[in-house]
Amino acid sequence: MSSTAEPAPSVARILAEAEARFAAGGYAGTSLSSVARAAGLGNPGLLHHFPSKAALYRAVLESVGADLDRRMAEALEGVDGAADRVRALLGVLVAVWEERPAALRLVMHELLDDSGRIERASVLPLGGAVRRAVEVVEAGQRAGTVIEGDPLAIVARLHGTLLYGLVGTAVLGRVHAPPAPGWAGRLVEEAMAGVVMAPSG
Amino acid sequence: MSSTAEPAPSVARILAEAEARFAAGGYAGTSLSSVARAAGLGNPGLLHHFPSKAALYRAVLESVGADLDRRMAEALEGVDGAADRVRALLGVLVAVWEERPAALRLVMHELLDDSGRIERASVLPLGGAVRRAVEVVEAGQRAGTVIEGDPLAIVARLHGTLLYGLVGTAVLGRVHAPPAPGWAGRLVEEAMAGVVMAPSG
DNA sequence: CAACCGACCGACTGATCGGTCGGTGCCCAC
DNA sequence: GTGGGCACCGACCGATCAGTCGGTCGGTTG
Repeated sequence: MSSTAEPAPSVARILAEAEARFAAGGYAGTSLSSVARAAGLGNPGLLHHFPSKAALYRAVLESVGADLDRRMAEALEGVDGAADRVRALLGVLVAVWEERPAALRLVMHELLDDSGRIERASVLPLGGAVRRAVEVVEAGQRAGTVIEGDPLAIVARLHGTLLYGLVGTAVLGRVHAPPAPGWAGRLVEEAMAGVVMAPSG
Repeated sequence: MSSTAEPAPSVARILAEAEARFAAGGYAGTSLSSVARAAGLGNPGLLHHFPSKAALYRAVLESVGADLDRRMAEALEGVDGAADRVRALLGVLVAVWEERPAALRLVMHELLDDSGRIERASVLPLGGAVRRAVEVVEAGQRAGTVIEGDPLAIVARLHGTLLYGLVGTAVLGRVHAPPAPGWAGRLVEEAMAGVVMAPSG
């Protein structure tokens, strides 16, 4: 009668392996069987837990989105001031990148890939985190701390700048960890430059 | 007896269609036949000009790389000062994005995808443009205008920041053109902030 | 006119893909 | 002990993939 709140071990293994494989090869470049074998199952064993490849992919995206959303909610708690709130959100991305880099590469794949995004997984599973970021940006605009413009586009620039700064450096430079401790923090400030008028450093 | 310097019309059509399809769906997500049909050919017609799918992909990357390299050489001509030279390189990316957005999405796909990069196409076809950028950064470091650190990592940050600022905004925001005329220029300055100590604006 | 050649096609092959089917072992309730 | 349900497997299916084969067509050359 163990608590069934946490997912079954097989499901957790499948999700972890799927995240890694989808992040490395994208959706089309990852076979269902390779994920199944990596998780110690056969093909039908995987499909017993997830009805289809698209459903598995969506579940992975949802797990990433939920993690992002939860971390962002925590990071925003008790933080006042638009600039610091934006900084807190970007800090979440840095933390996720350091602890779970495959998650962010997966998100970049999803954003970059145009083939059948709507019927496959769409941005919807990430909607919570995106919506939260949009709210923070809008509040900053009302306070005059964030530049004017379409909030979603500004979120995209903030996240995109930071994400590619992190992932792009690692990929192009063939390094898989930030080169220096203060490096990620500088990236955050760079991403904010020109977007957020911070009253202080 | 027309000059045979320019590629045959079929080859040019194939390359253009392949660039668009690979940019939208990535390598694994794009079928050879779809490219062939889009170019008005059958499957063997395409393979008559390119020996394999990997060779076609490599040819597309080479065409993008050559275009980048040529534009960068032109943009650097007669430009002195490390800051302005870096700015010129980033300006090339903006120009390419505005005239040939698929090319940059393709590059991002290539950089993001980890599955079999070496035997498929690798970064080598883009090597000319990357090497040129590295040289500019190194010269800037010797002049004290660019921050210290691994030049390749700095190039990755510069390019990555700008690329994702451009592409990410368009994709996530579902806009396919820069929202405002000055927008791309601001992105260039943002990408340079923290990396290049510009003596002037 | 004949020989030739590059460009291209219809039809096919072997491999791999996502997904289905019937069955098997196992734990738990009764 | 027995019935039922969950987790999973081996075998298989249709579809799609990259790539091959033999042949066709139009233009050029001699």
